[in-house]
Amino acid sequence: MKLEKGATAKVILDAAEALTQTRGFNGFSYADISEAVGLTKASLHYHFRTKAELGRQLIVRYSDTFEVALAEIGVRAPDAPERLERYVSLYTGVIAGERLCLCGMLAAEVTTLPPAMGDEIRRFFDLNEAWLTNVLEQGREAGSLRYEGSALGAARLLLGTLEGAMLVARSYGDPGRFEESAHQLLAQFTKA
Amino acid sequence: MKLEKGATAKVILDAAEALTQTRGFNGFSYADISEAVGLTKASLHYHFRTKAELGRQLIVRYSDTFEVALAEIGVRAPDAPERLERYVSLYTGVIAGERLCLCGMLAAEVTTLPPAMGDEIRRFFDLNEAWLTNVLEQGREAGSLRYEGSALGAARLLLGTLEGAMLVARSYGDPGRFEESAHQLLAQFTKA
DNA sequence: GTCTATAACGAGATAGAC
DNA sequence: GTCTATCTCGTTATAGAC
Repeated sequence: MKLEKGATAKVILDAAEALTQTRGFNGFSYADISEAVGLTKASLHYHFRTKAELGRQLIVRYSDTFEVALAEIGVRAPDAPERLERYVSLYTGVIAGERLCLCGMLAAEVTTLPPAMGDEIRRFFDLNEAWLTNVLEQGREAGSLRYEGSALGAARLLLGTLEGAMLVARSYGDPGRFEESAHQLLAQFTKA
Repeated sequence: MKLEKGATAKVILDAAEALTQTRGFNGFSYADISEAVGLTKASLHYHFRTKAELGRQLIVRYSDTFEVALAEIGVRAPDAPERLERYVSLYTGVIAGERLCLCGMLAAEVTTLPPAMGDEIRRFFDLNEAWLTNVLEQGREAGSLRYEGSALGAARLLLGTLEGAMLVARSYGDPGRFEESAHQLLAQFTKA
């Protein structure tokens, strides 16, 4: 049961998403969104009663979009190595915009966020881990990927590395650092 | 030229450090420190005129302490693999306290922080990278470590992975996730 | 050094007109 | 749906007594 999102709600979410990914959820206010979209603070409250609710919907939309992108990769990329390559490129796009992964950013602030947001953050990570685990298992069976230990463990290593590499790279304003680390790790999985 | 730090200043820094590592720099106020240390907000301003200055000194002290710990590892641990193991254990202690690395947390908020804090955050990362690069070079020369590419690249991969693994692990309240990822990566460097 | 008191501002949120 | 106006509270920071 999904409510229809008005065009205005979408514009507000876009602005809030950009602000969250660059400044953090505690680093912006309704006044900042107001300035970005050209509506008064009061009008924003009509669309999102509370900031907590806005935050929760932010993550839900982000996860949904990500899920679609992952399915798309499954369709377009034939083998596991290329799927991983394209997975990394999803994050390359994020860091190129001087943003962090929405949920990576929120994970840093999680102790100060409403519990409902924490639940959605973990759902996002779960989604990523499940997809990666699946790809890693396929790759190992097909002989195109090599790694020690469980596929789940490797998936978590991959996800953690991408989140952390973005975090550090952005503090230098240098997306190249992210790509270097990401590909060095990927190389570990694909080398003969 | 180093100013002597009074005992009260140290207590304040301890409280502020804990708050920053758990809630983020934008996630606490002088009122929170006040409650933790039993001084009024006004008294805190006597020791640290502004929150920006408190934040800067927080990072400087953290880096200094870390530098001492790294030197200690150099003295106690004979070979590169054991030095890496002990390096990881520094972070294990952090995540065990349900905290993040101070500079990992601050890196997420960097766009909202005073520029002086951003400079100190990068100095911390530089310090880590330089130490790791050195250990990785030693290990490769001694034949106790194996990795592709430059030692600096491997150092950055290691640092990024640790920061990210902490970030994700803490959002599940599960330090075990951090240790799994850290050791899986270390294993890549030490395996025959 | 620590306190009380307060200034000056920004935050999230609501009431009610249009 | 969007606005103006306002409320209440929390924030950083300062003045001045003790």
